[in-house]
Amino acid sequence: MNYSRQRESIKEYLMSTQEHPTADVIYQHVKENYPKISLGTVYRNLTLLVDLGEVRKISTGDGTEHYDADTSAHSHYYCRCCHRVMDLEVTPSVDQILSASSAGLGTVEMASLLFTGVCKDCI
Amino acid sequence: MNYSRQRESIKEYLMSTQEHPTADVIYQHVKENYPKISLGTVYRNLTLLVDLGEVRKISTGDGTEHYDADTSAHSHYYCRCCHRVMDLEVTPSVDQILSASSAGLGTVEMASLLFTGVCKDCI
DNA sequence: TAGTAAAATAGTAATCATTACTGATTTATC
DNA sequence: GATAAATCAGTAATGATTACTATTTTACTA
Repeated sequence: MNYSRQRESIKEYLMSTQEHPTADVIYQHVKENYPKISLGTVYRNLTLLVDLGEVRKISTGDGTEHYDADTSAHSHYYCRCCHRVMDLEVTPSVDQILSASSAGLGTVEMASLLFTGVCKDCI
Repeated sequence: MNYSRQRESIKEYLMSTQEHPTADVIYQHVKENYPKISLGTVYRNLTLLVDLGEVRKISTGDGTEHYDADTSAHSHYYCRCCHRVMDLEVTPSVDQILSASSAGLGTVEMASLLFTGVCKDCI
């Protein structure tokens, strides 16, 4: 895999923000430094970064995926009102992961915990 | 809200299956009893049932949503290979939910735990 | 049991996120 | 600097989901 300025910029932006932006939001931001970048490039590199394990994809069911460069074990809180995703320090417990692993369904590569509700700004 | 045969049939099919079908799979099955049903009707009723809390929507990030009429507390295992969703008895712990509630982000209406990997049929 | 208004439907068109394609540009190597 | 592979920008295509509209069904009442 070759180096690419665009990919670097996408990752930098993701690491700099506490939000959990969608591909389009990432595109808007990276465009400030690379005005000619195309949305397809953003998608392609996000997929790459997710496959490399450097970025996490968060599926909330709101119609678009969210991305997070913080790959440490943590959970997310999703507001069904403003569609924002926030970090939570809660993590899937070792017991839960072990239990999922020993259920015999297959390998467990990722455990993801998502809480949904209405955030305090939206109440 | 009025009764509708189509909505009833969608719910019946969902309750009868152990799979976690997508809207299109539901459509294909319900069509056996209601050949004239339209995909839009399936989507509209799924949204309704989810809002009523009678059906759960499962977002795996595979490009389409999955649905589950079992609304009891349980988790899911997702095979990134065959894209099937399977049930797991593991549940978010009381501690995790309490911890999420007390984090002060907002209300917690739903806690969802998803394990991803490669199922034994795909290994 | 027919008459009526609200709710739901089938069918189709539109939207929007994401992916695929292509010819031009950039990166790594020699 | 020359070359091949990787990546890109731009655009077209795909596919899931939603919106729209004229028709049918449901619930209610005379």
